[in-house]
Amino acid sequence: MRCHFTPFGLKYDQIFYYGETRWPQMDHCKAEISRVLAPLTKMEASRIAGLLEEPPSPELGDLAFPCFILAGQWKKSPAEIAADLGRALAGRRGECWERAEARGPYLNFYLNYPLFIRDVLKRIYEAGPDYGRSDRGQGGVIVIDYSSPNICKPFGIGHIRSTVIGHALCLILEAMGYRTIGINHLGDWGTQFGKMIVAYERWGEDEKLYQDPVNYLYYLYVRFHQEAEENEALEEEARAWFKRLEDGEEAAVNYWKLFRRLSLENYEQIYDLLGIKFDYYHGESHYNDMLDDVIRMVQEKGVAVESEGALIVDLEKYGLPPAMLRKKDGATLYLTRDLAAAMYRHRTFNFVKALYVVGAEQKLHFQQMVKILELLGFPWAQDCIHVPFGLIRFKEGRMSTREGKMILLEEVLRRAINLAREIIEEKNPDLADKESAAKMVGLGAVRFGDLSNDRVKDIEFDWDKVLDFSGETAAYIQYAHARICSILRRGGSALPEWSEEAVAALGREEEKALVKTLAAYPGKIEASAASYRPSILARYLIDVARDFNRFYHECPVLVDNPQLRQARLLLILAVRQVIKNGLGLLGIAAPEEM
RNA sequence: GCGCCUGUAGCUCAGUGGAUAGAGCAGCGGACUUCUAAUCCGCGGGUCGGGGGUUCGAAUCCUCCCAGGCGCACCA
Repeated sequence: MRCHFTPFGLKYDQIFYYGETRWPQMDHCKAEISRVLAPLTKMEASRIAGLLEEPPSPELGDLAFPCFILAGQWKKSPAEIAADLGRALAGRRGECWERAEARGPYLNFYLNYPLFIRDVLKRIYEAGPDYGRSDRGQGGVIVIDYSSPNICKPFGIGHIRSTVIGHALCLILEAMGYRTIGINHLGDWGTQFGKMIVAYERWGEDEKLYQDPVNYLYYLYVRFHQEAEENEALEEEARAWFKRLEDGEEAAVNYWKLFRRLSLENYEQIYDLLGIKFDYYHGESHYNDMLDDVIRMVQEKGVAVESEGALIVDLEKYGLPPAMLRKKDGATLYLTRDLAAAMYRHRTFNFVKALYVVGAEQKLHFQQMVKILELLGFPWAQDCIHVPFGLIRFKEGRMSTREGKMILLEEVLRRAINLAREIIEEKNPDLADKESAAKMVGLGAVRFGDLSNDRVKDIEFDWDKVLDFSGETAAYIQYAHARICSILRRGGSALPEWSEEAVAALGREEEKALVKTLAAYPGKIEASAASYRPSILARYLIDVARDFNRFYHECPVLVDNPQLRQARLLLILAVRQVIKNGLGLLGIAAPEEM
């Protein structure tokens, strides 16, 4: 069971690459400036390139060399050194930069914007949908275990995190040139089935089950826990039923199949709505016939020992609590199935990484899993990576499926779409396909709300926030996209042709800032992929939309001057491309009208 | 008790060693005969949980506290 409820884990320690941010045009400038500074500072050009940074505001230039590190050996203040270097470069310019100027302890370089704008826009124009994609992954396989809801429980808001984060990571890593395999590790095995069977045997009615399967199963699940409070025998009975299920007893298996099928049908409706397709629905039960091998292996390798009738792995040496692989009644555990799953995945897909997009409360579980794989001698153990996220909670406290304190994802999605529809009805009553736009905006809002914050943090569930379409939201980004589409529609029948002469007309502050932001896109994808944090990309898209909105208010596109008009059309075409590509990687649609 | 995560503006959060710590929301004030006002502009608002340390430089790294959250053998 991946996502019953809850939070926490690691932050930056699971990065598998985090090299220099690729920012082609900017990197080119850094290289050139480093070559200029190398003889003046007597430092290696590559070292200088690593020190160059972006100033906090545009008046301070575009790249800065901090002079602090030279202060010691030159026996001068950083400000004096900056001034010296500034004098040495007075009147000089390079291909990428047009001037250098000392400002306090920094030497600031100002970009040659005509060239920079031309290069960035041309690159986006030529790459189109591929802008930002790379082949860095070289087709390596990354298995992503995500969503993984629990059969017999409704798809709650708590499951949305794994679902949308996992899906976005699939898309982002694919853009980085990896081949991703999305696996839905359904919670379709375990003692909860014993509980469900007990509940159904005692209180279940077929009619009600078929009428509204998931909610009825949920009702039984909650009722079981209520009654179990008074009657401890129920838990024991449930364990016994689960054992019968593991032993393959027909009555138990038939219940299991029924519950599983009914739940899955419900989940698939939600996945369809969200546009998510898994490569495999390999739930926990998929590994049932591999468990004996796992048990045999840990015993043969002397990794596990018998203790009080159970089979455990002592991990004390590694600062971890013991891990149990088989209970005294002979039944296996979650961890046993995860070990089998990891081995199966490596055997089958030969992955370079296996990601587990699972709540942070399961950190210990994955630490134990990786350590046991290591003890078993699998060199790829360290490639199994838990990508944790915080829990969604109410103001009053945590959600609890078994106490019935939860919110249905379906309801959240429905309300978001309904509200989007109302707003469209009010703001754009003539829109042709309101339903489609409402879906894009409503679903985008829910997704973005989850993706835009750092995943390790808890999220407080608040209807007002979920149903907010202003400020830093998906709608803000989508609206910028729709506006651009609108201008392009009015600007002529065909899309603007590339023209270096026309683009030379760009140079206003709003235009420069916008182009600089667009240039950062490939680096943001890399950073998102490297730290498995879609929030980096999500936040970046807010920046793009904001820069576009500022431009939009200051710079009319459809002006009379044909060259400026074409230049701005090319600029917004590039903005549209970046927004569309970026939202696409978050699984969010970019409406042409809204 | 032990371990892990979090703590930044009234609220929700950006900010993974560099220049005056930034957004959104909420509040107040402006901008639609002009490419969609789901937008933009302005104003106010901070002991970056606290103390020590490392560093030319710390919200960021180390350490000790405090607060909240989550875990820690027969659940998943």
